[in-house]
Amino acid sequence: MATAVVVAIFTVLDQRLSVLLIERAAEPYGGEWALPGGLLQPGETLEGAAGRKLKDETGLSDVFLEQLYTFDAAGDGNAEIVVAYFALLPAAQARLRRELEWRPAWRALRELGRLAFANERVLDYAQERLRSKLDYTNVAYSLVPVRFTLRELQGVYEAILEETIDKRNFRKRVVGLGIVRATTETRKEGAHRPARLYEFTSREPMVLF
Amino acid sequence: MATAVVVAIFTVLDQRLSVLLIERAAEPYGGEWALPGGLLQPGETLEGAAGRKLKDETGLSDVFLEQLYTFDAAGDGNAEIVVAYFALLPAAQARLRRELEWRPAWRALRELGRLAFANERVLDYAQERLRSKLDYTNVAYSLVPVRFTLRELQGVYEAILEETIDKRNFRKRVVGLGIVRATTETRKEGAHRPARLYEFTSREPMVLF
DNA sequence: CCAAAAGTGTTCTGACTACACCCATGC
DNA sequence: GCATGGGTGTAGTCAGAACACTTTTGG
Repeated sequence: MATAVVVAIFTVLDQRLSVLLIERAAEPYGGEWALPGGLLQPGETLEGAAGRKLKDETGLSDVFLEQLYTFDAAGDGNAEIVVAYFALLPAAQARLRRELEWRPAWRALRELGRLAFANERVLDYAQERLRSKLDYTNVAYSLVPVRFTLRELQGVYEAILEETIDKRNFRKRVVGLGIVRATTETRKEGAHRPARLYEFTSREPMVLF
Repeated sequence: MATAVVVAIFTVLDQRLSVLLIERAAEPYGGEWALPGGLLQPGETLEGAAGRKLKDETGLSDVFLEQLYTFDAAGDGNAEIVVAYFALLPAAQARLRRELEWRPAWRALRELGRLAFANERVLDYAQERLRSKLDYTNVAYSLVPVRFTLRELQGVYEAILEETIDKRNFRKRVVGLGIVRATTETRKEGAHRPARLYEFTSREPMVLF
């Protein structure tokens, strides 16, 4: 009996909270969609194993990664328990290593069918956690590029919370409470007025108020 | 390599947040203090194992029990990882089964020395979690009897948060926001005016606001 | 000149803080 | 009659919610 580690890797693509899934090659659940994961190797830490999986799929290693919950293994004869992590990345870094045989792909969370290993348990839990952390921490920094417009940031909040937010109140809160700060730069986009660029005052995880 | 489960069992005794510790009989760490725990048995669920440990020490099974965090095992050659749970009980149920060879005892959290297996990691994490849950959930119901005076409840909050609270504001919040409700009963205690008894409007875990 | 998104301020409400005095009881 | 703890109300502040119009730009 061994310990499995799985990682739910999220990004906001096209105004939708999306998660990285792979199409399983081997049995059990061959051909079905699942979260990337595998067995904890001897001598490896849990966070190390989760980071390794993350790097396998995306090539990235310096992103937000946090332990989520530990589940009893369901339906997998190999593992006894499953330690789930979740990771967040900005859409711009959401490139996949498509050369891999298990074909990682981004799938909008709202449009998922059934997954292998009852991985829905993990995703439900992760979405809940992400929503609440959005409210009382600055995690959102890990979902946007270093410089961004307030509208982009608001889009990320709206996609995750699945509700619309008042522009003025959003700006007031996020700037007024010191989560982000204005830069002097602007960006022109299409047929619009140039938009001011902002940055997070801190890009370390921190609890607000 | 196996999976260990440990349980941090808390109660508020004598105005101090206290945790149940055992004195280890076997090696490693023989004679040192540790959290109750053991290996996950084949076919057992994580919560099942935690509940079993809880019952072993206290005889109780119907109390608040929640998964806390999963740690890499430190210093134990047997386990690979450690899944920590925490439990809460009212002081009145804080009877120990002293007939056990490993001598469970309540120890105030503020006055602990070093523990076996680096169990401090678990306690720090648990205390943090308990404090924040006190703010935004009704967990406190699991630390007081069904009927209690507001002063008793306030004492529990103060012991855990390690700060004093204004009596009037506390009453306003806890009653006004519907966490507890007054009963018609009162209780006389010593040389004092009789105090009104209260009860929680819900004794299921719930998130406030 | 039109469409599209950026930007901006005020008012109201509800929660939280700080704070001081009277009352019932047992000794 | 006094010591102990129970019980109560008000005023101020601050954060969050609701809400509409003007500006810049490209086509």
